[in-house]
Amino acid sequence: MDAEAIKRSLEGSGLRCTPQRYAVMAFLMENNSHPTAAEIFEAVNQVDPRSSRATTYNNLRDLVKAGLVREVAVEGRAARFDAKGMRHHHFICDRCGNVEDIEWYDVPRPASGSLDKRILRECEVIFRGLCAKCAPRHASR
Amino acid sequence: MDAEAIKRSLEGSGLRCTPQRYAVMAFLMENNSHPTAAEIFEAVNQVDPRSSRATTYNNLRDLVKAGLVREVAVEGRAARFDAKGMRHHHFICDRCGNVEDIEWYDVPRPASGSLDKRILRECEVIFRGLCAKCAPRHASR
DNA sequence: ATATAACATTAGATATAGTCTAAATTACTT
DNA sequence: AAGTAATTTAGACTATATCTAATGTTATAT
Ligand SMILES: [Mn+2]
Ligand SMILES: [Mn+2]
Ligand SMILES: [Zn+2]
Ligand SMILES: [Zn+2]
Repeated sequence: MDAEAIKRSLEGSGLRCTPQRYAVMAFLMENNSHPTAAEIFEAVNQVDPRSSRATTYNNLRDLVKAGLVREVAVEGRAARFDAKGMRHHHFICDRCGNVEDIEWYDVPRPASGSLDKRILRECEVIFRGLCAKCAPRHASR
Repeated sequence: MDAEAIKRSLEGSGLRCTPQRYAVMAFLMENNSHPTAAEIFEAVNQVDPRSSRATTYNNLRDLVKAGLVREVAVEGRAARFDAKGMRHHHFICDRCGNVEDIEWYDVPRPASGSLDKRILRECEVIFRGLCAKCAPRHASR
């Protein structure tokens, strides 16, 4: 995706296209590795302009609030982030905590009775188990 | 559930039934409110014997490892815990972060191609939106 | 029963993740 | 160009969780 498209998507969400914010968004769009805030901070500071830690966190929060970025909470580890491109589910490794994309498919909604007075926004599936890297080690333990 | 049953389930997992560990397990079994570690710590210290903060965390970790307790990570908030009784899914409120149980139903597995070399242990669904308490406030905003 | 080893608890220090503050700067509007 | 609201920043601060190492407890072996 080109720079103009990123700029437009930021502005379409009412966010100014600052160099720091652009860098976060661009990094997430070219990396489907679900980096942590610390990793993103480090990555965007490899190149000018520099971005402070607070700004990295601020921008991640703004981007999540704007719906451009998704935050994935992982038990006992730092949150991870990805740009919301195509819809997809996530696989989280029991052992290393890595988050990986799984092709999207529709999830049957719960019976409306069990939702009660709640307002449902989305159903996401979290797959758990061992990632391709950890699966072999497990077998030989 | 009675005390003996808790004792047996702990010992069945190779864990000694200490007063502190028992207190954590018993509290989780009679509370389906998905408390945080801090809330559990406070609750088990309302009654003797007292349990330290480190012990509460240690025991929660042991119980999760033993498969008796589930840890639920919530974006931007402290982890929450529940005793693994009947299988169920979770609803997480966008606004207040509360975790609520949703009746279990089977989730279709992903195409085996998209799982690749991963070993799948479970598929859980996370429902998101507004809980019954937060839904009205949202409408009138 | 006693010794021994394994398991568990504890207070407090430490680590990690993330937020807040308030001053300076920047991006957009007119 | 000037005005203004959004953004950035360093570093202090908070929240959450883990670690350390000394002490206490329970289980097993003799
Ligand atoms: Mn993803
Ligand atoms: Mn639950
Ligand atoms: Zn892994
Ligand atoms: Zn709520």
